[in-house]
Amino acid sequence: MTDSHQPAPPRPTSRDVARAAGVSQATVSLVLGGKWPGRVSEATAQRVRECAAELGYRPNLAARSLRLGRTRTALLVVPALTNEFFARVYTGAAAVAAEHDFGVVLYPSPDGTGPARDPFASARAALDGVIASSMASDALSALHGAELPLVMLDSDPAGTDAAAHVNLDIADGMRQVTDHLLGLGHRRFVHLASAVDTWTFAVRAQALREAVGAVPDAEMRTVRAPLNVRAGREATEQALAVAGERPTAIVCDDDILAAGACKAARRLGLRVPDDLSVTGFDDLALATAVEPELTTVQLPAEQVGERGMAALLAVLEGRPAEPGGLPVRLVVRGSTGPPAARA
Amino acid sequence: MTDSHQPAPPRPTSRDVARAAGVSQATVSLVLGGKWPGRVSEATAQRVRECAAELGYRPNLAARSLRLGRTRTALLVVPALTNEFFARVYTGAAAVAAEHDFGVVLYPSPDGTGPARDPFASARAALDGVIASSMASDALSALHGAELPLVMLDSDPAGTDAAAHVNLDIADGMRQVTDHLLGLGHRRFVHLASAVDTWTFAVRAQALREAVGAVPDAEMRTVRAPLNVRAGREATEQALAVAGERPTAIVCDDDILAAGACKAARRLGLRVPDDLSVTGFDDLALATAVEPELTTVQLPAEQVGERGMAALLAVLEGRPAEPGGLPVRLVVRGSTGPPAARA
DNA sequence: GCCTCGAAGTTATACGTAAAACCTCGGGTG
DNA sequence: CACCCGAGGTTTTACGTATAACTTCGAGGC
Repeated sequence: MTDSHQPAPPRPTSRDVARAAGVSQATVSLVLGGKWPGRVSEATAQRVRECAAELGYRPNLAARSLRLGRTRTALLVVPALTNEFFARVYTGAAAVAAEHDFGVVLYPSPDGTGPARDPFASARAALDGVIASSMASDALSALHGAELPLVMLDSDPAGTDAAAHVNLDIADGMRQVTDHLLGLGHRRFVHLASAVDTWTFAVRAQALREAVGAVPDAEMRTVRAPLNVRAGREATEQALAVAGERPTAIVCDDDILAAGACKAARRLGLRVPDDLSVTGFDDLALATAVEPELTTVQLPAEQVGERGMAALLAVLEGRPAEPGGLPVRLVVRGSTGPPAARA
Repeated sequence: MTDSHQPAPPRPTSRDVARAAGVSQATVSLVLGGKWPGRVSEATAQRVRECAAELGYRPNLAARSLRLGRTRTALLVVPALTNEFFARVYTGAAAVAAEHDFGVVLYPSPDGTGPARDPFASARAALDGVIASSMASDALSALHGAELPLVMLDSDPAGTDAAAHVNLDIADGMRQVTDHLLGLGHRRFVHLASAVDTWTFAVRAQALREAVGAVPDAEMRTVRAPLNVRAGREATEQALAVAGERPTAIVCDDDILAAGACKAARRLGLRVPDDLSVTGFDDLALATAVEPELTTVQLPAEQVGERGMAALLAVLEGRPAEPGGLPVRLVVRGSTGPPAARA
């Protein structure tokens, strides 16, 4: 409450700049717009730029949007920002957006919290395009009908009618995991899969099935769990309680599930990796926080966001989006090792 | 590439609604604005509302902002979204904002990544207010000079000239931790502190110092580390390598550091909590992913965002912001226990 | 010497909304 | 009867920008 209400020095407009430079408002707009190099003499342009800088002129975005009908704003639809992967996707997208004077506004689809508001009720009018994760399926239905350019992240390229797709080489990642474990000598696997049924997890499952199926004496069981530590632990405890030869490796759809699997192992008196190897997926911060550290697949999350935003910009300008999947990389750490000698 | 460029059915404007309802554009604005209850007959208002709904009319936000000079958009300045705490703060802020038809745009201050762009270069013109974490100190300097209402999160109430403050009862949390450990019988402590020097960490240090200082035979050493697992581990290894009686408890400024401390203990052959008790702060997802699970202080992160946004809305409307700190709660888990019997 | 032409501007307009200021008309009032 | 008044609108304007359409002027061509 120092001097709460100054007369509030009104932000300078292009007209103020024009007055200061002794030209018309249109000239200011021409100069600062940077187009039509031949329309204004370099001397005048220089003067206008100086005055603009001196006054601290910033174009009014609302007016610009109104005039142009475009807002230079994209919507990023993700399941939840508390998921580190999507926080990183946002970071990447925002970085590329900033380079092109674009803004990114988020719609984390409500996971129970908050009222079931239409995310586009207010936003739809102010967006140039949408980047959406396939994992935010509930929000995707709301997208239907919006006539906006759409870039899909990690979704079935054949499934949706998006203007562009940005995908990770998930299948390759899962193959790397399998090769690693098979190379170590593992033959009896459990696939600890995500309970949610999106493309990215379907790809994991299929790649794993194929890789294991190609080895004659290898076998695999699948259990499903929601994406949290406790569920991963409980599912693993169940899986290990099944009669028959104990599996020697658990392949998890996600680091969070892997952390749960490790906890289950410890509870059952099994050592990781001596008695049980565990692999994760994503390489979250979690992966190096637990003991032992997780062997996992590193995903270039920021790049997903960057490519997504770049693709949207391309679509908006009528250019083709850069094709091709993003490479992923197996990181071998302490949670995997050769299986114990057969009992 | 199905039918990429339809004539793009132009979004209906208030004038379209007016035409459909047989009234003037001004009437539509009056009705939909909801003010001046006496200016339009209920019958007419009803008709206008019906036509608007039928046409799917959404006011053009750019035009509204231009007219009103306000954008109904707030900037949230946080260090990094990949920090779960701030992701949750955002979630809370966005939820409250949505209830009031406000938007939240993020400025995660650059931690090395991305160009050193002025975050307000484009945004400043389009913001009604700012909510800033004290941990985003680099971005705060950029705020200086912006004549915007400012709400500070977890910052020294006396230090900044913000319009409102939203603070957690950090000191109380640290006292709960100390009481817990002292009650278990611990007397020799290490404070594993954050290397960054912000208010929230200063409060932790002081509360801890006071609580330990009040017990005659208690002693404490302090070591500092950046907020990541490896640094926490290394700092702990160093602290435990010091000659003299080994400390029996490590109080960490953050769960991430606590995870590092646990790893250090394991490397040195110490069991947690038998040989060494470890406490965290924040109650991140991490806390229940590691083994043993961390005794830590649960912070209502979403509420920080909610209160922050509510405070900003209050300031914008000239109302006083709700005062008072947000309570925090000690959660006792497996990483703390009584110290081993004296050797 | 007249016409054209390009360079370097200017003037004018539209974007969609909110709201101030203005109309219109029927009924009560002095 | 002249007057005002309020209910229920309408007309008009301003917000700040981008750009289409127009002006002006000196140089050059024939």
